[in-house]
Amino acid sequence: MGAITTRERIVEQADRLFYEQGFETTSFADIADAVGISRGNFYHHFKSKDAILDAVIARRLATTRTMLDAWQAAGDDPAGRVRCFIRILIANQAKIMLHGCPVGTLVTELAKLNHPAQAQANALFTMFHDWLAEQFRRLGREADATELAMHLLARSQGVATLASAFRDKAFIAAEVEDMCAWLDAQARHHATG
Amino acid sequence: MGAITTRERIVEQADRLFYEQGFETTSFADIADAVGISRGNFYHHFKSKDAILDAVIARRLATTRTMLDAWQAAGDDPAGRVRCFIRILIANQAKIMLHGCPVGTLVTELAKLNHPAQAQANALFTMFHDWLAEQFRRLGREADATELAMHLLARSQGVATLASAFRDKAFIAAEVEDMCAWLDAQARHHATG
DNA sequence: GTCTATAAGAAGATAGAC
DNA sequence: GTCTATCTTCTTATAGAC
Repeated sequence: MGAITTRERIVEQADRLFYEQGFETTSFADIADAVGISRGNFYHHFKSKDAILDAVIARRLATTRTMLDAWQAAGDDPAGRVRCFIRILIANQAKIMLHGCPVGTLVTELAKLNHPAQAQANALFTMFHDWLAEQFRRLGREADATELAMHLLARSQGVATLASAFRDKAFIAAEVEDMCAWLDAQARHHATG
Repeated sequence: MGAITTRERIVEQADRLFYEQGFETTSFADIADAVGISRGNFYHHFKSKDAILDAVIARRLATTRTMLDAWQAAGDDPAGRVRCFIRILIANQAKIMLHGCPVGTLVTELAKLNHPAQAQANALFTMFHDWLAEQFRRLGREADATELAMHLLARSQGVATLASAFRDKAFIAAEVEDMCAWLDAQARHHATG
């Protein structure tokens, strides 16, 4: 207990490399070098490259769940929680400008590969979506909570894609402001209408 | 003149396959099969895989230029032209749901590969951006034309990414409506304020 | 201009010693 | 649990005949 196993170190480094370089580009040799073990040792821990991908996605689902639960427990109102989501773009902006959104780029790559793990990766999107929809429901937007969640997810994705292409920090800041203003308008829409 | 050369057929099929499967996943064998020539014949036309990528990007830049010029010449007002852009999401929705946006997915993949052709691919984004900014300028939004262009580009990218992940036609339709409404509000913003 | 044959290297994956 | 050595397959790329 408590000691980091080799398996965990493999998943950790694979997670990072899949994000930075993409899944297909990252070879066993890359991961082995990063972890500091030999290629052969790999297959003691994972029977195939797809098995590592499964473990990476499971890890991302777990860390995402933890993050969403933390925002949920922070005691904010629903609008404040959604702002936590919007502000990931600021909190992670350095990485996003270099490698895009970890969820969006993985889902996009697996779609092109027509990879069996597509559905699993999409579950990352669904997890964010369902959490956001729940916040909008608590804001009184029961009727269109899922649409509002999709809308916000899409906007974040678009910002991440362009921020990565243009390496534009000011653009991220402006879009985050705009999304927060949109969020306030949605909350008002409930209060007044 | 007029006859389609082997070189042109290679670029055409490579363009399609890079979009459908991604650049790295597509091998010479894939392209050769699609064109109906042998692998060896390839190097008579292109000295490397990167050379094919360059030709594909050049082709996309040319077709994009042609499309934007056609919209420009169609005689619409600036807002109508921007609506042409927004509605690509509807016109190409079947392909977008399967493979995402051809520009966004290529730029994202080349960024992960840290590929030398990144700047060339980004020029596709810039071409759309500059054209959109010009339309917003004509709408009287000289002060923030580039920001509005970036905003609309980002929204389209986000819609394409999520549409591909969730294969959701109704979502595309709703977001296109929303973007058109946003566009009308921007035009009004000029007329009234 | 197109073909077959093949080189040279990297990838995922396995066998077996320690 | 970790290692070295090896296998097979796929990829880019080249050589040379037609």
